[in-house]
Amino acid sequence: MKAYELALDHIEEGILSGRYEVGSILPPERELATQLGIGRSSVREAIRALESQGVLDSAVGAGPASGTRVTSDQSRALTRLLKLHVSLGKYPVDDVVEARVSLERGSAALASTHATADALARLAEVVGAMEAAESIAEFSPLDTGFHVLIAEVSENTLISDLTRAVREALLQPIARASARMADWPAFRDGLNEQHRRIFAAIQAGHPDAAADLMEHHIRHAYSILPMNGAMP
Amino acid sequence: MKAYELALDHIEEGILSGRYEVGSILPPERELATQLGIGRSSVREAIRALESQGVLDSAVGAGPASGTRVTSDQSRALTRLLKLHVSLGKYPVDDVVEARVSLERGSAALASTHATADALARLAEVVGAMEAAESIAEFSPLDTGFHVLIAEVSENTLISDLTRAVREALLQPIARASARMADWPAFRDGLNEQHRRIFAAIQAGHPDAAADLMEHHIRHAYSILPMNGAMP
DNA sequence: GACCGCCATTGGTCTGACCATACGTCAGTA
DNA sequence: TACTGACGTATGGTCAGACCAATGGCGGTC
Repeated sequence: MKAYELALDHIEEGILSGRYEVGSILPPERELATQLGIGRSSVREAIRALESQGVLDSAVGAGPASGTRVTSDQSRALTRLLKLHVSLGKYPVDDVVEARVSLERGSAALASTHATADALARLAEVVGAMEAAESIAEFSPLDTGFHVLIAEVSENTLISDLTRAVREALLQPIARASARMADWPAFRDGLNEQHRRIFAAIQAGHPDAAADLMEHHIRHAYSILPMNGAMP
Repeated sequence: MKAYELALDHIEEGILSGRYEVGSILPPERELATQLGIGRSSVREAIRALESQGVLDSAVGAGPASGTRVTSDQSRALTRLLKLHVSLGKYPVDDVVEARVSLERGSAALASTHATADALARLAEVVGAMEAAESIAEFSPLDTGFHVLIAEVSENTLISDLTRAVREALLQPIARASARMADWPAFRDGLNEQHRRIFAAIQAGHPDAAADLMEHHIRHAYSILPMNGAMP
C-alpha cells in the first residue's frame, strides 16, 4: 500500500468512526508521520486530498487556533468536483437535462413550502433584474442566480449543493450556446415569462405547480439552446 | 498564493478551458514544477488533490502508459466525499431524504422507459435475493444494490452517479439504524413488498407510477428507521 | 499591570537523494 | 531473420533535512 494512502485511510477511519468530529484537531504533521512510520510529505499529500474535499482545513502558527482541523465545507468542494467532471464532457446534454429536472423539481417544490418573505423578495429582485437585462453577459449570471437561489430557499443543503454545482458548471456552456442563437431576445423573453410563473407558484405556495413549471422551463430551454452534443 | 494552489489552478484551468481532456497526459512532475517555478512536492500535492476528486490518475514506469493522465472517475470520488460529510453530520436526515426522493424519482421514471430485458432480469434477481435475506448484513447491501441498479438502468450517467453516491454513503448509517430496530423482519417484509411493486411498475413501463412508488418507499423507510437526528 | 520582544510550534516549501516500476533498446543467440 | 534477455532510462513514490512564515505564549522590562 502506498504511504499516503495509509495516512488517508487513517484519517478517514477516524472520521467515519466518529473519533474525529467537526472542530477536532489532527496531530501535527511531523507527529502523525512518525506515528504512522511514514514521511511527512506523504502525510501532507493525504491532508491535501482531504482538504480538497472540504473535510480538513490547515492553519499555520502556534497555539489552539493553529494546526489541521476537521471541518465540513462540502459546498465548495462538491461544486468544484462536479464542475470539473461536467467540463470533462463525461455527461451528454440529455443526461444533464434530466438531472436538472429531477433536482430542480425538488428544489422548486421545497422552496414553495419553505420560502420566507425575505427570500421571496430576493427572488423577485432577480426576476426583475432579468427582465431588464439586455445582453447575454448580463442575463446569464442572473439566470444561474435565479436557479441557485431557489435551491437555497428550499433550505435543503444537499439538494441545494447539487443543484448549484450542476447549474454553475453549465454557466459557460449555456452562455456560449446563447451567443450562437439567431434570435436571443425572443428566447430571453420566453424564459422571463416562465421565470415569472415559477416565482408566482413559489410565492403562492404551490409545490406541484412550481415543480411542473420548473420542469417545463428546463426542457423548453434545452430544446431551443444549441448545445451541440457533449457538455462543455 | 500558496505554491500548490498555483499548480492546482494551472491544472484546473487546463481542464476547464478544454486544453486537457480525458486521456490527456500531464507533463512529468519534475517538468511541471520547473515550468511553474515551484518545487516538485507542491506539484505533487496539487496532483493528489485532483486525484482524490477522480480527475487525475497516476501510473509509474516509462512509456506511453505511464505518467499522470486526466480521467473522469466521478462516482467513487463523489461517494467518498458524501460519505465523509454525512458522517460528519453535515446533512440532516430530512435533507438526505428529500434529495433521495428527487434523484430516485428521476431514476425510477427513466428506468421505466429504458429498461432492457437483461436489466429487468438483473433487477428481478436482486428483488428475489432480498426476499431470501435473513440478516441485516445480508439485506443491506442488496437493498443498496437495488437502488443503484435502478439508477444504472435509467441510463443516465449523472443521475446514476449522484444516486449511487448518496445511497452508498448511507449504507453504514442505514445498517446501523436497522440494527437498532425492534422488529426488523417486519420492516424488511414491508420494504420487499414495496420493492416488488416498484419493480412491477418499471417492468410495465409506467414512469409516473414508478416515481410515486419510489417516493413513498423512501419516505416510508425513513419514517420508521431510527436514524437519531443527524446522519451518522 | 501593561507593553514589547524573544522563542517555540506549526504548516509551507524546496532540494536532493534513492527506490520501484515499466518500457525501449540493443546486443546476443537460436 | 526472429526471438530473448539484460541494461538503461523515464516516471511516480518516498524520505530526510533544511529553511521560511506566521502565530501565539512566555517572560522580562518599564
